[in-house]
Amino acid sequence: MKKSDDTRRRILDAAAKMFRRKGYDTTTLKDIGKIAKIRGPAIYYYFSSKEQLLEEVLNIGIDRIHDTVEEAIEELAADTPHRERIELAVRVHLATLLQHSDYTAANIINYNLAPKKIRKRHLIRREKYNDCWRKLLQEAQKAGEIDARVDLNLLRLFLLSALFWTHEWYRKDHEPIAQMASKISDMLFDGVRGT
Amino acid sequence: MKKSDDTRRRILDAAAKMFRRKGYDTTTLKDIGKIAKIRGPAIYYYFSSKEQLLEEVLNIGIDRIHDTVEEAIEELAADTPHRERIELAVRVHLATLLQHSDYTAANIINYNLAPKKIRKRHLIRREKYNDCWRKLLQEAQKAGEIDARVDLNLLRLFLLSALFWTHEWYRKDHEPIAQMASKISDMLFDGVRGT
DNA sequence: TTTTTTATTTAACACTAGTTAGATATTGAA
DNA sequence: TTCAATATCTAACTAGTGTTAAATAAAAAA
Repeated sequence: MKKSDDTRRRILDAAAKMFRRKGYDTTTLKDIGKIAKIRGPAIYYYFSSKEQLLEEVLNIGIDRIHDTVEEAIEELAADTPHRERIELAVRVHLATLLQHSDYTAANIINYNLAPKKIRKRHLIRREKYNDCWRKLLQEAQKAGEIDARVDLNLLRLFLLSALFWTHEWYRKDHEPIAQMASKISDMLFDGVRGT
Repeated sequence: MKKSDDTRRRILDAAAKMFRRKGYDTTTLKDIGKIAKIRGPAIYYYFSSKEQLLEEVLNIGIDRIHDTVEEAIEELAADTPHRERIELAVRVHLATLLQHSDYTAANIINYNLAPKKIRKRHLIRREKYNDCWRKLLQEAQKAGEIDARVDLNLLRLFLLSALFWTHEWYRKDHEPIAQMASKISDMLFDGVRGT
């Protein structure tokens, strides 16, 4: 029972890594097995199909970034300025996506090409994460830290799009993530306009 | 010779449409043939492999958005403010990606999962399009319309990321693209900060 | 130790999809 | 109309992959 759980985890980790690197379709169960130190068909002892494996990877990917971001924010003092909250959310989001979670990166890469059934079931989770950001921005606007005229829906979509897409161009040798997050937050709040 | 060119184009169009909808791997040559009104193997009269077909679709995808954006900007009067130039670029970029070009959307969806060889050859084109934006932003900064302290590299990556990712969430029933572009440009230049 | 349950392996199946070969039709020129 | 080039089709090949079945090894329970 212990050993078994460990193998299951190894398979998931391997799948996340491969799905991130090569995508779901071109990744073979043999590939996954190789990393998990197991033969391909043994995967069926733990998962009923390749698709189910994908679904679990996708779910973990969103849950992980969602939990991490939400926990980070909740740890802040109640009177923390909203601008600071948002900058923190940006930083934690980027750190998770770019450094800590193959699952989250695999999610981004594979979600829109995943089978419709899976996408539909998965949507609930994505919406929950979106709600987390909706709340963040709404409270900031209510407090007057975001201008009342700003279209929050567009702002959220715009910001999250940019954040998710970073995995396309971010490389390990880029500037530190905390610094990136700070610059992004400044651009967003203060604008880039010259004097 | 005339008929032949037409078929070739039909195949490319069909491939772009399917690659956009289902992704490269899950799209079959039969699928493409069906839309192009031709049987699968006939494709080999025009293309040497499925991969070559992908490569052409990717290339057209970038060339099209690049040409469209560049032409739109060049048509502006020489004394047009840079903020206006950038807003136009945003608008044209979005219109091409979301409304006019299956090729461009197919490019975004399939590029990072494409075979390494293809990605490598394709990179030149992507860089050229990036250069177009680099120039746009640099000139704006030189003219003082973008603050001198702004990290242009990050700004460009951030902005293009957000623009490319729109195809993930934009639906036909969203607000008009010109309006979106205007809001995005305003947020970016003026910031979202409250008074 | 023996026996049963859990875990993993090897072998085989079924099916799909890219590709090739050869036959056939269509078109354009002589 | 006839002949050659162009264009497209059908049939077949090959290779790979998700999946299942049956055999075997490892671990746990008796």
